[in-house]
Amino acid sequence: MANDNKLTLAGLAKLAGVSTSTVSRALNNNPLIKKETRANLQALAKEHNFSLNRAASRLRTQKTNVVAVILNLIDDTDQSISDPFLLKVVGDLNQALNHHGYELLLSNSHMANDDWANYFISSSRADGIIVIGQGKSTTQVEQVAKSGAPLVVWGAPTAQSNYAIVGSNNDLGGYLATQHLIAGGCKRILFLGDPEHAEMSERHKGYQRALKEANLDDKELTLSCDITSKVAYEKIGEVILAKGLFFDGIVTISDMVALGALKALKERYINIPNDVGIVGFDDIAMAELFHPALTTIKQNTKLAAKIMVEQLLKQFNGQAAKSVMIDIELIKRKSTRNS
Amino acid sequence: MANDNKLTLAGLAKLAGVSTSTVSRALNNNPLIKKETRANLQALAKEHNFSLNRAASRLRTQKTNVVAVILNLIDDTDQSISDPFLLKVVGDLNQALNHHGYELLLSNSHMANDDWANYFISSSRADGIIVIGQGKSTTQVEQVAKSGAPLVVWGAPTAQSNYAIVGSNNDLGGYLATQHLIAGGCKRILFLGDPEHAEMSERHKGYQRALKEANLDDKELTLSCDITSKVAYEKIGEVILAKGLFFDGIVTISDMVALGALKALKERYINIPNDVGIVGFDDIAMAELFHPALTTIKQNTKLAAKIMVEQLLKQFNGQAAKSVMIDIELIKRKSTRNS
DNA sequence: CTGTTTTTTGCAAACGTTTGCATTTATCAT
DNA sequence: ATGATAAATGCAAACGTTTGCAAAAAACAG
Repeated sequence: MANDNKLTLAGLAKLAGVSTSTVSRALNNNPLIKKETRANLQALAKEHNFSLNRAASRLRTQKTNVVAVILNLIDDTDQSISDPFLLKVVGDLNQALNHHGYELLLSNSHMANDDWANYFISSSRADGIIVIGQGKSTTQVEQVAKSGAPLVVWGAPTAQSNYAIVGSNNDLGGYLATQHLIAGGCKRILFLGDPEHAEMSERHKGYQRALKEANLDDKELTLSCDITSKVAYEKIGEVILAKGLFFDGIVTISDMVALGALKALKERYINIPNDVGIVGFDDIAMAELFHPALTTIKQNTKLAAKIMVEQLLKQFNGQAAKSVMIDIELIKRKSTRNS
Repeated sequence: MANDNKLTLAGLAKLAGVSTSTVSRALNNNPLIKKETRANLQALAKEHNFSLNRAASRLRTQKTNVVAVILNLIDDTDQSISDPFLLKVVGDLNQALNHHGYELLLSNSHMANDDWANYFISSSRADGIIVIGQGKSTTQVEQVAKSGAPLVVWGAPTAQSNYAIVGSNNDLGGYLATQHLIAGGCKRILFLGDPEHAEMSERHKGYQRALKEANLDDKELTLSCDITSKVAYEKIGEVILAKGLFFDGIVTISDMVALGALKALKERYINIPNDVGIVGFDDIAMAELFHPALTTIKQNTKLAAKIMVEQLLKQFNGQAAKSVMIDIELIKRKSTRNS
């Protein structure tokens, strides 16, 4: 009763008058223990606010039940971490992980600047790694993969790689976005984003394909731009200043970029969608609250998270994981003319 | 050489021809070990890609160097987790924690639905807890505090509590926002948000105070509304439909809510800021990209994160932590008339 | 050199679980 | 009843660190 030092398995066992093995098994719901005994011990544990020491069990079982999620930011401007899409992905991952009894250790790419596999896996901090974003250089990720650490990355699933990549059908996304603008009558469509980046490059291919099909490929207009609203805003401003309004549609690589572009256009009293149509990417929650409501390519993050976790769990079980591509969907709203 | 099972401290010690104690101390940079020996052993460890097993050291030292960050969502609509402000706070916390050698274990309030202190602290999953948001009921948080677990919460620092709360000067925020609208000529100012909620309630007080000072307190207009853009959009729509445009200014409790309101107004061709001025709260990155750029009350999340971590560390050292209030700042942009 | 102090290292006992194996207890067929 | 099988429990050895204390080695004073 007056025992104020932390209760342990052994202590609880003594209280119950059984061995530690029995308590351990009972709390882990091991059917080796009689159902009744199990129930009793679990009740006793609850009554005494006992909870297993995870450090000890992790040491013993060599399993942490933790997954490290690394935000592999392209650059660490404050902007880029503020994209709501990221939070959505992290939130969905957290839920999917919890559902399987795992917890989420959050990191960014600057942590553990040397070797992720060693830092997280060998050190027994986590059982596996999920990397969000391929970044521009893939060396760090490849190093992890080579080390054999369980790994899944969110990115362009079409990319050649020795690790599992889960991501949207970016090519189709770029294609549908462009096609939709063309159907609405756009003739000179700008691609706003950075085609150097794996995911964006796929979208750019889709964009090109749609142009070609409409015999507009001589009108290809690509404006390279970072992944933030602010840069998009500035770029559009600059380009209009330099060349006037020489386009009537924009395909962007994220809703945030679209927001920046939108602002630049509205400031010049350019009518959307009539003068310029614009399509976003992601379908973040606020996309429909932009003014005008943003037509966009929806990425199914919930499904993506589920699949990423499944692919990771596979690796825990010694099975091979594979890249998987997730369907996207064109959400038509008010920033484009409907065909 | 052909030793392919995981390298351990003992293994490394054998390789180096010293005892495990020496290696352990060397890797932890313990000055008890000769400088030269330390350097040698560290080099050897790096060479063999050795990293300490954290499960073991956590067990031994009874310290995890992990902090659990709990997103205490008011309700778990997909919306409310998508507020970029949240991600900003989490990101800043992560950085502040890393800076002190801690890692961030992310959770939401639905995880560990019973007893946070037990789940995270007694189980040795984390050394401390940071809760983001007080929610509407504070019982869960109070339970943690009562258990004596190291705890800091982000919320309204003025609230009476037995735990440390870090948060903005919400009262002043509400006051400045309202005063600014008044200075710009607004006479009938709406408060848009949920005054039931601790932080918002402070802001509401500031709003009332400013009205009173301008002898406008007979014109108090409070519109209760959830913390999401969508709900704000709908509420403003409803209220205008019902009563017409009976206000000329809005003080909102977040930029996201302001975004929703903005859209509802713009759809009715109400000019901002001339017909209605609007002030947000938070200053999320995209606030200046709204159209018109949003006047708002900036919360200094970076500083807040730093302070929260400091207050938590204090508790690790057995010192008492205290609530601290953080300065806010009015950022004037285009959604209000300047005085 | 010898005795004393200081610096550097090693021994061995924890930390709190889990689990293979042995053992006890209960169940059952004969 | 008795032996044989099945069900339930206990013993004790890990898991890989850290650290108080003892011991060895080095430095130093006389």
